[in-house]
Amino acid sequence: MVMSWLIIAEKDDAARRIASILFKDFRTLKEGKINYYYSEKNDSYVVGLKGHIVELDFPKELKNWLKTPLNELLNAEFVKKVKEKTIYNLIKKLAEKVDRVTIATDYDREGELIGVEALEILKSTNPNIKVDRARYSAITKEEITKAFAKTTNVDFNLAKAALVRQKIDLVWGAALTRMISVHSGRLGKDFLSVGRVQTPTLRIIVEREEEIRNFRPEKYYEISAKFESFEAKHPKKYKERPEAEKVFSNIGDFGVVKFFTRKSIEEAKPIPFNTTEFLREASKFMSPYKAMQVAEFLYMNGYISYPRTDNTVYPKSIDLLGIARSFLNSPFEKEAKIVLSQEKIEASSGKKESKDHPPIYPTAIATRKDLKDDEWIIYELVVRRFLATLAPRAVWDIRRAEIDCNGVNFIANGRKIISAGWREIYIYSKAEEVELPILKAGQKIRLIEKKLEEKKTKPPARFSASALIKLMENLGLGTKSTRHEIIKKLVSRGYISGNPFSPSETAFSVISVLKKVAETITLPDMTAKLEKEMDEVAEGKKKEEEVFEDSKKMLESILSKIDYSQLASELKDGIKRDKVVGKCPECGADIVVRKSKNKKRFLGCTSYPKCNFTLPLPQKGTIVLTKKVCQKHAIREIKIKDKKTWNLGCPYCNYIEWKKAQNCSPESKLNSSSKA
DNA sequence: GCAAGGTC
Repeated sequence: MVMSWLIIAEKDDAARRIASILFKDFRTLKEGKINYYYSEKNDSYVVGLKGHIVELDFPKELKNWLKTPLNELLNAEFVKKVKEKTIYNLIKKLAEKVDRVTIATDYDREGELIGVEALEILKSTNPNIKVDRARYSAITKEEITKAFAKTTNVDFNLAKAALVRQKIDLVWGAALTRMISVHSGRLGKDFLSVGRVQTPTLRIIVEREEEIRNFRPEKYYEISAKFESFEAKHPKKYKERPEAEKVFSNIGDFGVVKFFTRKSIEEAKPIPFNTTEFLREASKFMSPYKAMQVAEFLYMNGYISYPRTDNTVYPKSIDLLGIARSFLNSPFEKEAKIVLSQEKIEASSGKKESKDHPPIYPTAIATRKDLKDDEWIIYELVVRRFLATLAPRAVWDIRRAEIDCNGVNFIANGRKIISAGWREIYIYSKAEEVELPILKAGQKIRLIEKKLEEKKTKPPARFSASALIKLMENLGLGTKSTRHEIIKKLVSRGYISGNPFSPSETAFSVISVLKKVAETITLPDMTAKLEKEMDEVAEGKKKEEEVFEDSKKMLESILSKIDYSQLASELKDGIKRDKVVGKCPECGADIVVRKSKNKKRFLGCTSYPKCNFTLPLPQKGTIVLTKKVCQKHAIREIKIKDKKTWNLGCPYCNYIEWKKAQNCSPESKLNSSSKA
């Protein structure tokens, strides 16, 4: 008897490729906007999901944030909300037609749960359906054929490990999010969020800002010298000026070369792109969020491979040389030739090797006019990176000299590119050359100039988006698919802004409050512990229910100990500080954005009615208070975000300018402008 | 209107 068969993949792209490998005669069917694939000969369907098509939620009765006691969230029965109705209906319909289903979602923890979620839907329609699981680590003919020839069983423990993560994340996230939002009065679209990944990330940014605020620069002194055709540095730094001056005064008019070394060094080429490395480089052009959006587009249109990957080692199944050759007929002809001119072509590789997806590489040739500006930037980056991983190494001539100037030591370093190799292809990091001529030991050289400079130690740097993503990865926070979204979330909550990021006053108070009442949620350890417990659930050493109950108990105990009035006042303090635009020039109280009776906004003094100081504001667009403070008026500069963002600058300066313009007659205005 | 994780 021929059985009719349904294969469930994690996404459409995987579904289509599986269909094309297993079924020569497959054709594409449509259900709304969803593609799926059918082989008549085998009476088989392949459907791609969109990751999780259902999500956990609380029942309707608990939707109201103000009316629901937090404890009720902990003991709620979760409901499963369908996110992808079309796919849900499609697989339900197919469940009636088939008698066997093979779960072929990604071979990882979330993939197992995504498969089980689909399976539950199928079984609710067709309880007798036969089930098996195909596990593959790359969508190649060999891997897929092998996986489907020898299917295994669904690993329900592995799926439960992912499920317990969902439950814990939702309960902790929702309870603490509601707690701080309700008690700070930040409701509706302005709510303040808390989560296992976002909060530790925010804490890192806040604590870095504290370090910067507490930083006291220290003076130190550096001595350098200029010789005939190069510069050199005295290796020691001095804390006291007299000490530095004493050394400085000893420097003679001539130096004697103590030794000179020279060697050629091969500089390793860049490693294949995984998501983190890709976002790091793309951040030279756009935000990680935007870069992922563009990469997603390029992937969906066949230009690059799957952009969500941890892997930095090319699998053997990819025809690297074939791809490189294909670029001979492209805008990257020159670069491809550099790669192909080598006797032996070897690909670089990184330390992280995972079997989920290959590193990001180009899968089709595009020309400039095929793509929009942002798309081309990302495509070019991926192509150049790919070719660079196959290119020759760069070779540098490294020189070093030590020079004695009447007992004062100087070091000079020089570097020059002998052969650019991959650097000719991968143009995103500049190779800086430093001049140093060939010297001989014992050689006497004339000193042209000597310098004693006072310098100051610098505070630690704020985090850029790419530095933050890298740090999150090192701390085990988030995944390749979520890190950029978490960062965007922090921005949209008003917790962080700018580039590099600095936290708002609200962020300071949220972190301070949470450190006191629920420190667990502010630390990466929570994720580490959860990972360990998920492993135990997956291995069958612990029950999912037990892990969830333990976690709930911990949260319950946290919630029972909170002093809500203390918490509320600290949160409100922070929120208030964010609203302060500056100091009133007339009475010194705070200036804030206020609204008049006829709903017009303006800047006003908080000591009104004692003080009547006001400044006008534009009535259109969103007001963004920047961190920049006007030196003259001690008022923060303002940006207006409408369709475009424009800089208003200091509202007081702006007002004075405007008034000046009002007082000028058109004639005198003309005169003054003709002078300029 | 909550999280984080998939995917679009």
